[in-house]
Amino acid sequence: MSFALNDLDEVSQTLKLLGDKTRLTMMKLLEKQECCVCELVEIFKTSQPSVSQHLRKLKDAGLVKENRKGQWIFYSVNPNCTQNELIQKLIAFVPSQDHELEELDKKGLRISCD
Amino acid sequence: MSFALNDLDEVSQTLKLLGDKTRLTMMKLLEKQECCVCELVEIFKTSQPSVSQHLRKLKDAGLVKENRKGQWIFYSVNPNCTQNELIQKLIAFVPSQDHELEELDKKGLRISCD
DNA sequence: TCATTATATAACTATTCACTTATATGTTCA
DNA sequence: TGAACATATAAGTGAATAGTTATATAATGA
Repeated sequence: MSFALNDLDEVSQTLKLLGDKTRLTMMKLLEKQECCVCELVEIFKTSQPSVSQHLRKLKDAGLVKENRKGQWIFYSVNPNCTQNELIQKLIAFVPSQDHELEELDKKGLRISCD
Repeated sequence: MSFALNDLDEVSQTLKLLGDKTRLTMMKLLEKQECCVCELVEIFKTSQPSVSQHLRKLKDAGLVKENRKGQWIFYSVNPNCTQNELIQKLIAFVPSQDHELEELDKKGLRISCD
């Protein structure tokens, strides 16, 4: 769930959320395409609960949406987020994470449900 | 002093710094014009050490610069900051703080050294 | 020089935060 | 139905953070 905030609170809350390297990188990745939790665990070299907890914060703030496909849950940037304009501008300053996805492909760890 | 960081670290550090409502508002104010510590204490209705500590963080990151005038030290946004482009874009999303400065004027608490 | 004013710093405290481990929930498939 | 896999949640822990109080430093002016 997300809460109604005034502009100042909303902006500072968004910056606080994205002032974490993991979440900021996640947004850059998930802007380009959806990823499931286990892919993010591999990319960030961290535990599954850690990834889930970051995703929950992003989801509670309305920044990402989830899309279950069978046993996997794919996350992606929510284009209807009220903060979308700000977020687009922020993410533009984050270095591309394409290499991370290529790495996943190479290792054969990319999950596909198509 | 400010430290050399890669792009990702630099961006996330900046967002973390400005993910605080007080510091974010300070940047909005100090972008328009310089303010001294005692003015900011009045505006933010908080203690002098609290204001000084926020300013120090902003200064350590290179986001603001100081300018002593007699017993007062005036702070303003540092236009030579390496993160300047990002910061300009962020600040544009913060509501105007002009009313705060007008309030100061009304109360006769504006410090002027001209 | 001394009192006053402005600011910085230090030490402490309460809260927040990210991460870990353990466990629960949900889905698939044999 | 039950084992295996994917994800979420709960509880605990240590580090970071913002604020407080107390004190130090610095500038002014009588």
